[in-house]
Amino acid sequence: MTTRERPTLEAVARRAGVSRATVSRVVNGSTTVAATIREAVNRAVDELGYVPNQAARSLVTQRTDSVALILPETANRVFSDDLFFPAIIRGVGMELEAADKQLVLMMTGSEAGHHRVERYAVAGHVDGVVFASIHGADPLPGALARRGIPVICSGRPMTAEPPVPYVDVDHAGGVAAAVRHLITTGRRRIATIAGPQDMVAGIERLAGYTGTLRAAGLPELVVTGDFTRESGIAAMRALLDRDPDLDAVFVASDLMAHGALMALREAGRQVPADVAVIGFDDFEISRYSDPPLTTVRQPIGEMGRTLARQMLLLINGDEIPESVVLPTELIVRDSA
Amino acid sequence: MTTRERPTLEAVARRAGVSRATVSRVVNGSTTVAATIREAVNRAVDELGYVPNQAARSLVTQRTDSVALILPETANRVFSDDLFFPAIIRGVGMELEAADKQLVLMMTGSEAGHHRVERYAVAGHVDGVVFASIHGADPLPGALARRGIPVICSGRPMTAEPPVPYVDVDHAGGVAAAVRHLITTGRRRIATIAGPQDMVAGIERLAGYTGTLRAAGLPELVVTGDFTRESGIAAMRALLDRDPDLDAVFVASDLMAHGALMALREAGRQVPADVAVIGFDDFEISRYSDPPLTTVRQPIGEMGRTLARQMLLLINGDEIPESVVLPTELIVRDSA
DNA sequence: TTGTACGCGTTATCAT
DNA sequence: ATGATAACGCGTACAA
Repeated sequence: MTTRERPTLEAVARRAGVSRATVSRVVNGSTTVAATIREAVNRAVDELGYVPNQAARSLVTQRTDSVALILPETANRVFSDDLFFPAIIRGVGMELEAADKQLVLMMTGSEAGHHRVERYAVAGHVDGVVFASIHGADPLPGALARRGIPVICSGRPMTAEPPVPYVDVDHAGGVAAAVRHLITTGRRRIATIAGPQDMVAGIERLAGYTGTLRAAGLPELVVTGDFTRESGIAAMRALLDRDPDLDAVFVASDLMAHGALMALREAGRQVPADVAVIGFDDFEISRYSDPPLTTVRQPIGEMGRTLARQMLLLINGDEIPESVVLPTELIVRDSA
Repeated sequence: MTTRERPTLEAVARRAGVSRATVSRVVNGSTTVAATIREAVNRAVDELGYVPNQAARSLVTQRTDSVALILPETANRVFSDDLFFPAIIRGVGMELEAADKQLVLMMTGSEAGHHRVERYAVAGHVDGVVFASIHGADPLPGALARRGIPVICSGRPMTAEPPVPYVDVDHAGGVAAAVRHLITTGRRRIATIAGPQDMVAGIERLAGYTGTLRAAGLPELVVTGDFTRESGIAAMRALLDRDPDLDAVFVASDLMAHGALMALREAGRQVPADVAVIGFDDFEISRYSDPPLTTVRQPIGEMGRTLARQMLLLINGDEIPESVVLPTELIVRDSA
């Protein structure tokens, strides 16, 4: 608990027998410094254990070299067995680390947390804010952007003013490929377990399903879940209840698809003989489900890395496109 | 992307027709300000959307009002289905939020990440650092403490200089109660699946097992896991291999205990008829396992809250005890 | 009760 | 190549 004095630039300068300016140059890697002096300064830095004061530095540079990643969820949900957030975090973290930026993780399930995040960012604690997912018409991204803070979202925001740049995957394309695969393989009563309709991912995947079925002139059957395994179980039961003869189901997330698999087994249905199942995500575990899950792969890690890269560009003052859409891909295994 | 000028104290002062000092007083809630002036200032603050610059403020106050929570793990592990970290994070987060401090989450699985954390903290980005778990003789807590940065650990650190205050649970007591329960109910060949031996939690739980069995003059049988479900499965298989006649097993974590349950079923053993199983943690899911798990409850959420409270005291300059040890409790259900 | 003036530790501009 | 010196935006003695 020795609240020992932290050495300042001044102290290092005295010890090395130079001016503050020179020490600053050395610390920041300027090339216009004589080798001998540089060495003396570095020695003094080491001996004193000098580390630049971030507040003082930020005050003049207007930068903090750290980026906030906002998870608009409670810790409960972030740390559930859903692997979406971990993958995003890992992707963002890797790219940021490579750029020598610090990642500041913030969870804001509550309204109050929301406000805290806004103040935190506006106060200049971070150089930019990455949103890992958006619920409904969350005003926060727009509010921050309006303040001149670099913002980027994962998934197209539902609000539009000001437009906030985003990175997303081709939900509709992936779903269309999945549903077409079902149709091509002879399925005719194709239901869906949709995701939450307050999130763009949920909405667009449902739209992909609806659009493709309509184009094929086939009937629609929709039940909504919330991306969790439990909701998948409940939704599958509801579907079987409403149409015992359905022969396929497109499920908007792998986790829900696993739930659906469980419910189908419980109901005595064979997969894929009786009912074909296709998920969305392509989590690692989906390769080992029983049967292995046919699913639409979305590149979540790549999405995280892209988010970070776009953020770094923004911070750097570069122009970036309003959206980057990553491709999805149908992975055919045994369930459909 | 409008990098609009952020209003400063000066701007607010001009608008409100007062001095900077007065605005500062209002913003920081000083009582020695006339009501009418306070109102005028607040109006100016709102109109301009003024938010104090954190860097400038920190520079003079030497505080940032944020606390780092270090998870010395990779994102993989933090976001696995182990519910230890989520519970800690929630506990720390709640208490910090109540104190109006911001939680900064940092994962440092790698060596480089370790170094980044040190610089981050020493640079004064946060007022204090909470460690959510410690591996081996991690020098980081000590290094930070030596720098005069408030530090507190979850679990007794294995290094001792300088001593870093910690919050822990009574591992040995809980384990002893569990093992005695097994002995009392007639078990004689009591094995254990221990936790990783580079962590105090793993070491002390094993010590509790060993000590109790020795005192009772019973044989020991130890296999080590890493707290994951998979390692529990493997360890249980190994135990059955080494002693097919064992009649009880104390498992150092609930997750591993669930793995053990699976392996026992796979081997055709009845629980608890053939083999009694006791876990450690008392996660919610353990109430619903088959059979419901007898386990040692450790108050993880309370641990998180205590960590935060102690940290707040440290930041406040108060003295705190070198350790706080929370009680554990044997929860008897059906598996033993 | 309000204002003046100084200092927090850096970086950056300008001389030298 | 190096050294004064002026910001950066704020809190707070101290003075009024």
